[in-house]
Amino acid sequence: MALEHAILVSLLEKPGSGYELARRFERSIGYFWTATHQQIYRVLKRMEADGRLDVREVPQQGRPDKKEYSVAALGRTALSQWLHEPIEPESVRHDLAVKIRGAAFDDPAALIREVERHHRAHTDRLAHYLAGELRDFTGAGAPATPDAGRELQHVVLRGGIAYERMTLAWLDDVLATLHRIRSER
Amino acid sequence: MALEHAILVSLLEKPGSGYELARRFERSIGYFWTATHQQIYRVLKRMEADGRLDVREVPQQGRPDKKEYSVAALGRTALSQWLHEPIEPESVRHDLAVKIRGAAFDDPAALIREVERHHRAHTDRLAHYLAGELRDFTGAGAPATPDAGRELQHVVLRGGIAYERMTLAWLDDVLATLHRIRSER
DNA sequence: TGCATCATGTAATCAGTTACATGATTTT
DNA sequence: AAAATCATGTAACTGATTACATGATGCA
Repeated sequence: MALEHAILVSLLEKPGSGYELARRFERSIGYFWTATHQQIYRVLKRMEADGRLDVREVPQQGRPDKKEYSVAALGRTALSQWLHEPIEPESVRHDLAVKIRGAAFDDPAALIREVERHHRAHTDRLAHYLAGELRDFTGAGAPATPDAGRELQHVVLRGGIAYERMTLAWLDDVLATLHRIRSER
Repeated sequence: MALEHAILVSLLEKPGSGYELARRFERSIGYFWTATHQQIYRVLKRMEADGRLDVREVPQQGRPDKKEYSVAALGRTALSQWLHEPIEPESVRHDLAVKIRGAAFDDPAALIREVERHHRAHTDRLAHYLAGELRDFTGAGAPATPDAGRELQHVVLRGGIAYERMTLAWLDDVLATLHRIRSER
C-alpha cells in the first residue's frame, strides 16, 4: 500500500489538510500516484487512529476550519521501514494497449480519434511538467546548488517527462500503424 | 474494467481455459495487463453467467479435464461497444518514485541497491520483449506481410520495448543522482 | 520420494471508484 | 444569481490481492 507512504512523504515535505493533500495529488505527487479526496480522508483517519499522524484543528477566517495533519514519530518509522523493504517492479495496466489489440476484431480506423485524444492529453501533461521543471528546478528563481530533497524531486520529475516523451513517440507510431492498416485494405 | 476486455481480446485471438489465460497473463497479454488465476477464474465465471462467453468441457488424457472458453456473440458486441467508448488516459502508480522522494527523509544511499535491483528486472524484461519481437515479428520465421492483427500486436510490443528502454535510461539517471548526493555530503 | 506442472476453485481482506451529501465564501 | 473554490465526510460497490485448498500426472 503506497498511498499511505505517498501521504507520509507529502506531509513530511509540508503538513496540510485532507483537502490540500487532494490538491497535491492532482499536481506534484499526482505525477506518480493518484488518489481522490474520498480515499485520502479515509486513509488520513485510519493513519491518525494508528498514531502515524498528528492532527491540529486550524481555525481560519473567511474559510471553513481545517484539520492540519503532520507526521508523527510512528509515521516516520513506518516510512523508514518501508523504504528499506524491497518492492516488486510494478505491473503495468494499460487500457489503451488492450484496445489496440482488440481493434483487430473491430474497425482499427475507429481508434484513430481515440489515440489522437490521448496524444493531446499527453502533450498537455508534458507541457505542464516542463513548466514545472522550469519554475522549480532549471529556471532563474531556482537554487543553483539544490539540496538532496530537491535533487530527488527533480529526478522524479525528469522521469515523468521521459515517460510522457516516450508515450508521445509511441502514440505517433500507433497512429502511423493505424493509418497504414486503413490504407492497405 | 479492462480485465473483462483483455480476456475477450485474448480469447478472440485464441480460445482457452482459465489456466491457459493465466499463463498468457504472464506473457503476451501480461505486457500491458496483469491478473492472477484467482481473479481470472472469478471473472470467467461471471462472464459466462452473463452470456458473454461459451464454455466447453474438454476431456484430456494424462491431464485433468479443462473448461475451454470462447467468446459468445454477446461478448463480441460488449467488446465492440467498449472500443467505441473513450477512456481516460491512465493515471500513474509508481511506487519507486514515492520511495525516491521519501529517501530525502531517510538515507538516500540506502536506495541504491533497490534501484539496481529494479534496473536488473527491467533489463530482463527488455531482453524478453526483444526475443519475442525477433521470434514473432522481425525474425526469419515471421511473415513478410503481416495482417492487421499482427501489426497491432507488434505496435503494442514496440510500446513495451520503448517503455523498458525509457525506464532503464531513467533508472541510470536516478542512480547517478543518488551517487552524486552521497558524494556531496 | 519429492518437486514441478496442469487444473480449478473458495474465503477473507484490502484498495480504489462512484455516488451522494452538506455548507460557507469568493469570484464572475 | 450562478459558478467556482474551500472544506469534510458517508455508503455502496467493484476490483485486486493474499491465503487457503484439492488432486492428478510426470519427471528426476
